[in-house]
Amino acid sequence: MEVYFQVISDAETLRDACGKLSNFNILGFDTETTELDPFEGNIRLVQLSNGAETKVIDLKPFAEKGDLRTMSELAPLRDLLENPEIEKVAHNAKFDAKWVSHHLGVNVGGLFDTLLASQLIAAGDQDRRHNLAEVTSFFLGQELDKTEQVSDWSAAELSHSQVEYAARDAATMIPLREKIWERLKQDELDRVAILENECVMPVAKMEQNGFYLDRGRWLEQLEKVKKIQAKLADELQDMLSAGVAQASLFGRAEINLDSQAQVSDALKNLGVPIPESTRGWQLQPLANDYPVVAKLLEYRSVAKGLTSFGENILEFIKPQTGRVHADFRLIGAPTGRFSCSNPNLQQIPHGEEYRRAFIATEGKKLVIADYSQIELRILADFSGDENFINSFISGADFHAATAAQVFNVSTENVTVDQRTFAKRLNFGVVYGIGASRFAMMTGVSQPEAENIMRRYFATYRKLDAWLREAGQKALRERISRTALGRMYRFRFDENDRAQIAGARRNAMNFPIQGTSADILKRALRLLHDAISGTSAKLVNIVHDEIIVECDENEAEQTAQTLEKAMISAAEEIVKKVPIKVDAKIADEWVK
DNA sequence: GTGAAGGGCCAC
DNA sequence: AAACGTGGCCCTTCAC
Repeated sequence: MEVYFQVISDAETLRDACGKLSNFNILGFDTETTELDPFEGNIRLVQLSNGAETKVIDLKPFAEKGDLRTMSELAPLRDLLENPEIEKVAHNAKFDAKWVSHHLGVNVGGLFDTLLASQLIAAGDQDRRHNLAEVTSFFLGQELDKTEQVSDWSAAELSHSQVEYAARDAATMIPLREKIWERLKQDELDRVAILENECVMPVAKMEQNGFYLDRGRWLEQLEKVKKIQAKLADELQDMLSAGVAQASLFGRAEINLDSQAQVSDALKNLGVPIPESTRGWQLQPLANDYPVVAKLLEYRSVAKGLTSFGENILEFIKPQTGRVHADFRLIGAPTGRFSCSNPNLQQIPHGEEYRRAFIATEGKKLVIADYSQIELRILADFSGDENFINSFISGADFHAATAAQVFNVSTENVTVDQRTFAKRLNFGVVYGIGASRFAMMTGVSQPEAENIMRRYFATYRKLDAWLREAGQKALRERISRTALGRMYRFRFDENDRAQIAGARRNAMNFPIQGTSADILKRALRLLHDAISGTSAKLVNIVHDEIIVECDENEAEQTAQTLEKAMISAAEEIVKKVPIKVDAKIADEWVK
């Protein structure tokens, strides 16, 4: 593919070029950078293309003259990028948005991301890859050479090949966008595409903001856990080696406590009837009868805390900011949930000993808000089950309220066991729980579990009907959708009962989990707009929770703004069930 | 040495 | 007969 491009390295040419480009309402947009992390490297090129003509702006000569963030020579470029009326089409737009925000001080307006669009269209097909080369090949049938992607973008003089590559990537965005929009509309994914694209900038900013992690507090906590782990390891070692023959001859036979194989063998030697797997939920029922099993589970939990959430996380603290800047993937799961890595701030243990190390900095406060039972409210709304809806309206204690209905007693007379059953079912029902798993969790017999589940679904008949229909529909139509039209395509072998059962469970879960993700993303956008111009900054999101850091004196206002954004977002979708958001102001990330 | 797979466990 | 959905990270094991 021939690309017509112009390299720009002076202010006057830049002004002319930006003037010309501003006559177009859709531009391909790309950047080339010397590193992958804006804190570590420089932005070398910004490419903008109307498809026919591509401007490759070399920022090196500008950077040599002063600060790119304030330089007046770059004002035309900043205006163009900021203008929300001019759509900027980029692949993995969050990346470019972050770099431009960090180095040029610009919040890019009107982003459209071909990566997210490609993910939406793939509808959960795990075999599809979404890098630009694959996406271009899939939608345009063109092969894109990406060899220059990792070339040296800090060179004094860029090669013709490098610049041409840079231009081509931006130019490709225009035909790609055409094809992709065609598909989005055809698949009725336009609403969810807009939702996703509107979240790119808020998430880019959140990654830039980072979350302050107090090194000292974290280490302090680790020391405590290390002592506990050492003690547990010692005790467990003793208990396990009791079943090993060599123990008496050579002292204690040390086994690797982190090796499933060795631990399994040792348990067998002790006569523990271990299940196929030694996973926690399978071992749990044995914990009462076998103290060694209880000890193992305790050890594993502590060990997990030390390894996954040990010193490693401190490596992620950026020296420039003292904060952790994790990577969020906007469509981390087919359901639309975010995923997070380096580090995964969505799986920090709930125990406050870990979370209290995440704090607001001097003079700031954290505002922490989460949806109360959002997935169950969505399920209640979808199913229209009056009884289920009523338990949200009436009960302060939702699980007690459902227990009262299911067991036909007054709320005051609900027993601890009844409430536990109701709670487990309330959580499990969203995942398509079965009687055996329910029995395992609660410790009742299988027939008893079946009996309780029958009572539950007899109480909530419409809920039962909705779940059944969701499963049937998925088998019939092979697709499922969320409230905003996010789609999942089912792939299963019709002759494989296990696959059919799996698809059915997926079909129950996808619309609920996915709609919850839709709502959170909508809230993120509303919040982003509402806090612009204030001290409030998004620092973390965990599926149904949003954490914002702001000046102390703006905390009350921010809490209200956050709560309002979250409630409004949910109320756009959930009409029959009240929405509850718990918001609090704190110094530490604790509930 | 390195990378993938399997098993396990953390979050929601 | 199978048995609860979505992720990421850590460890061990095993193949190259």
